[in-house]
Amino acid sequence: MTYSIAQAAERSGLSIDTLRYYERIGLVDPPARDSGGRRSYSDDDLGWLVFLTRLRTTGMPIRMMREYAQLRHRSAATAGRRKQMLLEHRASVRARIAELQSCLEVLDYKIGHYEQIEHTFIEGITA
Amino acid sequence: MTYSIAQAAERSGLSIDTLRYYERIGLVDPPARDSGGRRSYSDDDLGWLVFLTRLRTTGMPIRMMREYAQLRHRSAATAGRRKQMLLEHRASVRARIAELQSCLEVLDYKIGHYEQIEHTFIEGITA
DNA sequence: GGTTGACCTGGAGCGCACTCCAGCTCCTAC
DNA sequence: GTAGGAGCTGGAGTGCGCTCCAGGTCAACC
Repeated sequence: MTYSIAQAAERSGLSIDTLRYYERIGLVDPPARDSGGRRSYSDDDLGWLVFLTRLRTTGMPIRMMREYAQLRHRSAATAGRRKQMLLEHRASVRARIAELQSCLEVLDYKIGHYEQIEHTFIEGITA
Repeated sequence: MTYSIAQAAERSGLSIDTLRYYERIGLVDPPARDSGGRRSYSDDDLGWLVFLTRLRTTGMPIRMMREYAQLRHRSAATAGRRKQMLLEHRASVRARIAELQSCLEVLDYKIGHYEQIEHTFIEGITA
């Protein structure tokens, strides 16, 4: 299967502009072109795009994604390095989740506070 | 207790520049000034700053924090609105955590893939 | 009374990750 | 054969959240 840039955008969840931007900055390899010079994405291309969106969603900076992308080119020899990057990134995602969870507690506390205010208010009316 | 801007920065985890920036854009009320015209933060000011850092850490955009900050000025009457904002924000933080967790699974899968490569490589040597 | 260091102001600059634009080409359908 | 729509390129613009800077004030210490 091949995909036009519009189809690749739809399936990856990135915009057309973002796809071209990622190509410009070396995050994705230039895809094949059709007879009219238009980009033609393969399933492999799409898989990579989808994986990139996962990395992006988890807050990996573009320069790190690019580093990872470039290691991919020197295939097997860099597998250790790439694995290491993913391990470190996974640790940072876990830390981020923990951080969010601790902030959630503060939100719970604050919301509880507002509920108490409401409660007091209702008591004041019904008393 | 009162705090110089440097002390407030240290205790809130924000930079001095960020404190002044937050004041400029209306995220924090202008604190009291000492005889020399320097900012003098109260414990209340500090509590608000710390809460702001929680909102920021959880990704609340500044314009929303500002809205919340401004509702605070019209005290009790806006408690419902503020609670609503926190409820919505809590939902978005929970969604974000879920999103990160689902990306973690992808990372686990990829890392597992690299481990399999290593394993195969070692088998190839020892066989 | 001179130096130092913290703090002040208004405004400019920055890094990130896009996003948009003008002006062009190419294919398709009428 | 022409109108419309998708896609192309290089480059400029945007929004966010700071961060930095120049030039000045003020209090304290030697």
